[in-house]
Amino acid sequence: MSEPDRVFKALSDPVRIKILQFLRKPEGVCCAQAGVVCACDIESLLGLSQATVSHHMKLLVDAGLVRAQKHSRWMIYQLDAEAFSDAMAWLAPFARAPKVKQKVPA
Amino acid sequence: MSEPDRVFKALSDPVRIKILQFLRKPEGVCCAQAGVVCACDIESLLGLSQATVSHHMKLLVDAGLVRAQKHSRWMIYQLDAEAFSDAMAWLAPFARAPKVKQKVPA
DNA sequence: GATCTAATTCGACAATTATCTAATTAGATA
DNA sequence: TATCTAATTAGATAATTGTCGAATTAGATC
Repeated sequence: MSEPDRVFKALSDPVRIKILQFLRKPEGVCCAQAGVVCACDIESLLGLSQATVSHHMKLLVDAGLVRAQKHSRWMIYQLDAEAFSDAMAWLAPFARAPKVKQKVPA
Repeated sequence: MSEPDRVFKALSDPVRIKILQFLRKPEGVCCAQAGVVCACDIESLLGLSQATVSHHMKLLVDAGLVRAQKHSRWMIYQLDAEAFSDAMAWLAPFARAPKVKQKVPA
């Protein structure tokens, strides 16, 4: 992950968090199957305009968190697990930071 | 992690990424020792104003990524490893997303 | 108490971002 | 070809965010 802030920025919006959770577990939509979802599903899920969904999806794709594939009229989206692994790997050293209990000397 | 986007928002700025990396490995500063750093160290590291550093530190502390402790005139900052672990745990299910190779049927 | 220093708060401003509507592009089908 | 649909692009606007200088607060020392 060359620019961690870009990936985390993509994760920093509640709408995009909802989109990712939906991509992971799409439920009760027309064409969703096996983690495969089109933009129109997300529109109806979130009640946002086409343009807004397109904007968020572009951010997620640019950050590498989602892969997009045009299929006929539809854009098919799926999670890219590797990008999430990379983000975890970036965080790992911080999760191992030693607990400094000592008060600082005067 | 109740609101993932808040933690990721704190991670979504290059200045704050630098601050976190510095907190993890403070180098060549006056009072830095054993992962213990004051705001003035960060000011001189990044060449930002007191007010701007204070703003960023508040965000990091509010997100739980950094703990702050006032000691005499100085504010002492250290990483909170647990918050990073929590973020990793949140990402983990996405990192296990199955690779869907199949093309979508027409 | 006066003064010095570290940090926060306040108020302003520029840049970025999320959202919308309208227009456009791309693909499928009548 | 005309038309319908899914998605993107363009342009506008409101909200958020990053930054600064100035003023304020809190703690230490003269």
